Amino acid sequence: MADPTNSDIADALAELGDLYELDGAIIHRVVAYRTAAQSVRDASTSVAALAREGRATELAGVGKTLQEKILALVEHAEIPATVKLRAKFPAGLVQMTRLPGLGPKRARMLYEALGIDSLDALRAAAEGERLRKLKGFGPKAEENILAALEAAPDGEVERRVVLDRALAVGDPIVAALRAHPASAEVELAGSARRMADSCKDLDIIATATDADALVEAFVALPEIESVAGSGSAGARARTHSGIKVDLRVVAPEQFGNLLQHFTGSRAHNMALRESAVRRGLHVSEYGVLDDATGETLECTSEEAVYAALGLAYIEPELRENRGELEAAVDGGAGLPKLITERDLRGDLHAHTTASDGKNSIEEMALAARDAGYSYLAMTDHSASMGFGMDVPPKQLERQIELVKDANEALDGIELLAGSEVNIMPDGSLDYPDELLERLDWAIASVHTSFRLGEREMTDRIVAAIEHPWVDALGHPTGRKVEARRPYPLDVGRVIEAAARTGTMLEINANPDRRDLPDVYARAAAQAGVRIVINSDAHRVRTFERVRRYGIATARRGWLTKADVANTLPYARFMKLRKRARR
DNA sequence: GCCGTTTTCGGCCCGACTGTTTTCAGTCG
Repeated sequence: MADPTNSDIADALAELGDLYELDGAIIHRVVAYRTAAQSVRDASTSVAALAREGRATELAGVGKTLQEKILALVEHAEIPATVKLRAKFPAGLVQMTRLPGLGPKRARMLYEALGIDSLDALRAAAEGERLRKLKGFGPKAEENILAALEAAPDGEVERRVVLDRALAVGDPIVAALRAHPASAEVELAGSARRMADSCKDLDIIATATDADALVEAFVALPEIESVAGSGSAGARARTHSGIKVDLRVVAPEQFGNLLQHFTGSRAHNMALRESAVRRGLHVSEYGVLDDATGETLECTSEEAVYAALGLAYIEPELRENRGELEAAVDGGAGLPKLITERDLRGDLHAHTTASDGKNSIEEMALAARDAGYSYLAMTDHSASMGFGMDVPPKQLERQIELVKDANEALDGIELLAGSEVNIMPDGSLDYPDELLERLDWAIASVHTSFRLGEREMTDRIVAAIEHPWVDALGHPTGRKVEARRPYPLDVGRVIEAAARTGTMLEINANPDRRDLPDVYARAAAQAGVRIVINSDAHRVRTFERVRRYGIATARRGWLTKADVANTLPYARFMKLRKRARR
């Protein structure tokens, strides 16, 4: 029986938290389970292995009790408390609590008073006007429940939008508001500002010389499909692409407070406020209240908010309660000097028409040069890609010559003859070693057989990392944002192998991948692994389009310029390749 | 259930909104 993955353990803890909430546990205990679940989900080493050694308590938010619960899950495949509570509360009840407006308290009341234990039973009872007999429920509650069921018949939660789609909507709206004569400051807030993988909605915070005029202009934008409510304080709207956008207009004196509040994350704000309370300060979106004086400090900037708490300014990408508050004391000595888009000098993962790309070697090279890069690796798919877009060994030999010819013909950009080699299920590669040796650069990736167990998948990838001619591992976890879970993988072992062999790990900048994810990129850099940020471009316009997301992922992973190999000039980068260090 | 520049016990963010309420609990972000 294979160990549960971190994802399995996180799901189990979150479920137990939900069950305890239904059972009427105090909310702090429930929150403790949810915090621990997130901590396990973000961990870069095997939590099952950690728990076997009694060391799961090293994770933030995991104490002695949860160490025991995790160990029970690892050793017996179940947690006794979960088994007990599942028998007490039907699964449909947990689903009911996910409906907007219906929480654990009210859902449980419906179950105990009326025996409602599923979404179907709930619909029938609301339609039969049987809910209004209960204390705390009325006709309006029935109406709201039916509306919620209508909006999400299977109780599914609202889908999040991948960041590039959200920004494609948000950036032009912000630009339009900034261009409006009545606006002063306009900023995107929320998870979009933190450059998270995906967003639920968009929040825009603004100051204005004429708030009414700015709100009117906002709701009249061509992107806006409908408006749920508006006034001089702001408006709630929905775009034609189905994304909710909230605009809040605030007095300049409180702009810093409001922007900080709505940028979040929730976990960051809670931790920030908790630490403030210990100093007798209370932080809200309206200001910082000082217990000692009774005065509320209003802040025009976020810098002023953090300064009021004795903290250095914290970049939005770091605001996830992953140690940034501790790092921001003492003038921010512990905060990293984050990498920026300007720091990238090369791209080591791009495709041409030789495989599934849309442009030629020359076209891709010139586009990379135009994007500001001074070197580019051509890495078409290898021999077994399939779908008729593979490059058999003979063709790769010719491709090497073509890249060399193009390199000589073009000024201002150095080209590397490379390949994106498939990692076969057994960990071998699909080109002979003699051919791989002739390349300037090889990146190895998994494109098939995703369904291996964690042990097999990790062995497979570690074998590729240990291969002498593999310079980097491409999109290491295989995840697709909001679309595909990562394959089961012990990322800790992958990082260890990469550090030991001098193999780079990629942050694939495709906004649907962003792989390595931020938390793993951070763990890898801490372990001394060189990160390489790549576009995985399949056409010329991709270079500019995706750099933003690769850099954002790196910044969310606390990476500096020094952590990322392709910030180096060409000659120094070349010496850092594994094949150059043999 | 976790955790400690007050603490190993007693706290654990802050405010808005809603629907049902004669003063507030539950839910949400």
